[in-house]
Amino acid sequence: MRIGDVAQRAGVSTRALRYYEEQGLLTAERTPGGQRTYPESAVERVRLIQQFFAAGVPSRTILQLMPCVETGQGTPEVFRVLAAERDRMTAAMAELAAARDALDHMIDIASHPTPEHCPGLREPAWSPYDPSGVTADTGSPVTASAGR
Amino acid sequence: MRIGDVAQRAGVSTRALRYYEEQGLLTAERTPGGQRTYPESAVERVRLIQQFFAAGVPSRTILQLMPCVETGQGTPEVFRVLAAERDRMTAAMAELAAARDALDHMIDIASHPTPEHCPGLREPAWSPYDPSGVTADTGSPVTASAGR
DNA sequence: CTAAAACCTGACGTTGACGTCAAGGGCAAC
DNA sequence: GTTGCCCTTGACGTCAACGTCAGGTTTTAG
Repeated sequence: MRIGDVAQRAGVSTRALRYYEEQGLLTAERTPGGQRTYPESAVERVRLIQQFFAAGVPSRTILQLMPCVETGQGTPEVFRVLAAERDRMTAAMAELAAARDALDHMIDIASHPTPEHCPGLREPAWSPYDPSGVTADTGSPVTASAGR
Repeated sequence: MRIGDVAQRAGVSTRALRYYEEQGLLTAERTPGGQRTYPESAVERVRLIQQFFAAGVPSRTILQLMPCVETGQGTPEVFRVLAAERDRMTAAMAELAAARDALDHMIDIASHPTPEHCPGLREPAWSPYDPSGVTADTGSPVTASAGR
């Protein structure tokens, strides 16, 4: 397979594939003319790389994990990285969940024309400094008293 | 509160706070001398911004949501953005979960000294092209028979 | 054999959320 | 007043994963 085929099948650009090679994530044979030749498995490998990128794993870390992918063996170092990344992903999922909850909260609040309908939801009390202008505080005394 | 206090309490740098202001995410009063003054609520607001950043929401999008935070009202546009971001976060969580599963899979494989113990796990078959050299293929006919 | 398509290397550009440095100005304590 | 810390604006640097362009070579289709 040539680079364009792999790119198309894996859904990435050829530039990306050359970048992966530059980073040591992907190797390729060369034709006598100097063009890259990939085995079928490269597509799957690229998909795996993409999956890690999508999960926020930087290329250097992926590189550390590659020996494990290739040999099926894990040094203690590799296990350490694996566990660390696993933890990082779990934490990232938690942060995403929290942010999503915040969004849900906002949706909830914004859905009610009369906020008094559910005052408890306004706990965090985002007090608007100046709802009208931007810098000039012309003193509309709204001031979310945040009572409770 | 001055900028240093807010920074410390919210756990960010003063540079970050000035950046937020530059992006329209945070406003501040000014002392006669030109120094920024924040209300208490700024700390909470910064934490919210940080939470969104951690969830991958870019500043422009956060800016679109700010009217909702300030007024508790939502225009149709704001609802559209809210829903889109919610979907994006859900998708991101799914990708994270998938990547984490891939890691677990690798941990699983690498934990077994003898891969024959569970051959089915090696389905994807990452064949090493040339385990010895890097670029110079001096024709060692090793050719990864993937045996073992 | 030739023309088009695909590929090559090299190098600079992009984006976002800041870090960092420089050269000054404000503010409270002493 | 003056010392010293905190603040100001402005501007350039960073890092990652590519995008994009230029100029040339290889492969393929007819």
